[in-house]
Amino acid sequence: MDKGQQTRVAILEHAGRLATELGLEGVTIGRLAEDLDMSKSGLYAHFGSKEELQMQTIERQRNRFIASVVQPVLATPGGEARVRALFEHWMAWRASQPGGCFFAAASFELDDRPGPVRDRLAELQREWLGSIARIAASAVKRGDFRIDLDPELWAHEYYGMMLAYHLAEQLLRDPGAAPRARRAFEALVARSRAVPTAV
Amino acid sequence: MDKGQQTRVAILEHAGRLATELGLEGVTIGRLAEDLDMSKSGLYAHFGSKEELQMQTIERQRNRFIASVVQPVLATPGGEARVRALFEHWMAWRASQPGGCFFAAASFELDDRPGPVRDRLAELQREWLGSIARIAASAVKRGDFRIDLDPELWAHEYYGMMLAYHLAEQLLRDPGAAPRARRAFEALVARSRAVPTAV
DNA sequence: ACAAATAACGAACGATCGTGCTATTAATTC
DNA sequence: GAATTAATAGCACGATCGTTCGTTATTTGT
Repeated sequence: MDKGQQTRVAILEHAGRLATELGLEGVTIGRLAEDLDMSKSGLYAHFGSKEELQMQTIERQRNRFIASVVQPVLATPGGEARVRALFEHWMAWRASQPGGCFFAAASFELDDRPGPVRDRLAELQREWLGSIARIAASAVKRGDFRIDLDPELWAHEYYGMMLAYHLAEQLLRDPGAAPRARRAFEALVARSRAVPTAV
Repeated sequence: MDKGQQTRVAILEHAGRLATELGLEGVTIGRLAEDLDMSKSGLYAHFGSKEELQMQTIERQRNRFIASVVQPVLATPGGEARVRALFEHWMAWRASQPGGCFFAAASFELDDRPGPVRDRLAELQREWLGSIARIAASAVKRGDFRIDLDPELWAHEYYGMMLAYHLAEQLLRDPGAAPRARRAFEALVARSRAVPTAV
């Protein structure tokens, strides 16, 4: 990796971290340059526009997300085990950044500001919700979850639970947030299980 | 109401509306003044600081919320009926602003920015979660909901469902969002119900 | 080691940010 | 209707925003 790439990555990494706290719009060229001991213009030259910086910040976070959540989860055998892996890896993911999950924060921030950044975020969220649904479906197929379970509805419920947890942790700083999220998850899994068939 | 109060209210009303789309930080004095055909300084004099403007914007939205959600819901007889009123009035509330629920948007935006604004938002969210839990508890007391139902956990699940709906509607613009939210709500109510006791 | 390529800098731009002042105009009170 | 108070406008401030440009360092490939 040449010099250019490696500073670019350092910038994007820091931008991602800042964005979870200040919002994607709150990450300013001047602030980034100061934090990284660079000149504004030197930093700016890597992207050519703030929008491009935001786009690349998103792509960088996507890569991190794939590496630390998607891949490990898909490496877990399908069924309830994979559903559990989904929960555990996502919890670790959100703890890896000071402001929690990058995508949760950015999605709520930009949900009403038209443009390519919003479009990309929407695309990724759609993908992610689809992945969750497929993971639930794999548990149905395996016989772990009820045959009549609706994977899309399940994804909606699961995702909502995680968003409520985000708020309880980041805004309310509720020490009971994590345990409650675990209980909510366990309750969701429990009611999703197939009733054991008589032998 | 004298002239001062009535322009102040007009400012706060518009600030609230804008905040659901641009974020609370995105509502700028200049933008507000231009939209309302006022001078920046004239508008500014009503508040004395941007933080005070944000605080009063929050208070104004709180009043709107109490009038259009809390009061009608509490006027409904306790039990499942009140739980349903909660859902219906909240759906109407979020539809009343272009960017959806003001508090959902502001809470995610400011969850990592220390200060009195964040503190106030956290306080209101805590209150609101408490109210939801009490509404669920009223349904337990009435015998509509299971006796072993945990109202706090119920509030967490209900609130999460609403947040997932916010995202599906605002970010994804998914036409199926509202129906899915309804189905998720009905499923939540159904599994919360008391099993009918044999007579 | 040298030449070509690229990364970083410094200074400046117009715009806008929040925030002061001082005047002036409008609304309220007597 | 005059006197007083309150609301609004005008102008300017220092800071910061994203962005551009010309120049200087530094890395890279040969």
